[in-house]
Amino acid sequence: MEHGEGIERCEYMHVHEKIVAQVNANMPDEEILYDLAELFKIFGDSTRIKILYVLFESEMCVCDIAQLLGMTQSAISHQLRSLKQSKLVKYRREGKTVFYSLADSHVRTILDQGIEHVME
Amino acid sequence: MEHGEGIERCEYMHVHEKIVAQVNANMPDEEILYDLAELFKIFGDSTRIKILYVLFESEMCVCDIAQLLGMTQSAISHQLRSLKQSKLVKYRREGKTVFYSLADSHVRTILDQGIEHVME
DNA sequence: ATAACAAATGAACAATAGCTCATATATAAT
DNA sequence: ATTATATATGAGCTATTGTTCATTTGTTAT
Repeated sequence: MEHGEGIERCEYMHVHEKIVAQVNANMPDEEILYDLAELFKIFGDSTRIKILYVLFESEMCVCDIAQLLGMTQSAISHQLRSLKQSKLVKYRREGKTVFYSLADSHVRTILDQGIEHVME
Repeated sequence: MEHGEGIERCEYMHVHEKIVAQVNANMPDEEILYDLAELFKIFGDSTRIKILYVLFESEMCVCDIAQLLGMTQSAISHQLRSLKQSKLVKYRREGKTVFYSLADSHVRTILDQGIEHVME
């Protein structure tokens, strides 16, 4: 599927074709863009953001997270599943209990930048 | 609405109460969390991410963006509206044409961190 | 004023997401 | 084996979201 085919057009492109070439050169592959959007979707829910903030302080089991956030075990478990799939959290089992923790330092940077933006 | 009330509980909290205090101290306000989630929702769509990548190269009018991405003017305009509301892009009018550009340097940092994460 | 073009907008529709409820799985203790 | 506890999961419901289509608004030229 080529760009700009079968689509209504303006009279002419305002932007210089050199810019067009740069855009095409620097645009990440479709697959990366898809993964990137999927990643940010994970950050796009305040329950999951809360879970991440909780885990900034300490690794924690599902039930403790649920109590801290005042939500059901099921809801938290479902969200941890998403976070796990995105490799934002990791877990270890200890008997009946599963402890979750942050998998990655990007989480902090991404949330911090987000906070900076919304605080402006 | 207080945390942990009316919600099923585990037998006991595994985590130390000192940690609980830290969580409560460092958790951003509900309003900030809401705004933060709204912001990341904007990044959670590949069309909008593409628009941002386009604008990394140059300011550009709606129609040029639409052609570059092979999408309709309407779809792009709707997405630019979201981006505008989140203060991620700004615009200037020049005759019939409206030129959009990035509003903020956080956009780059956030996307770069996201790319780093998904590339790992 | 009228025609033409660029952009914005509202309604409608399909697809997706988050929560609840019920249930299943995993582990430990009796 | 049975019971109890912690976690995971699937189905169902409601709410939200991205696109298309039709239309409107804003600006310029005739």
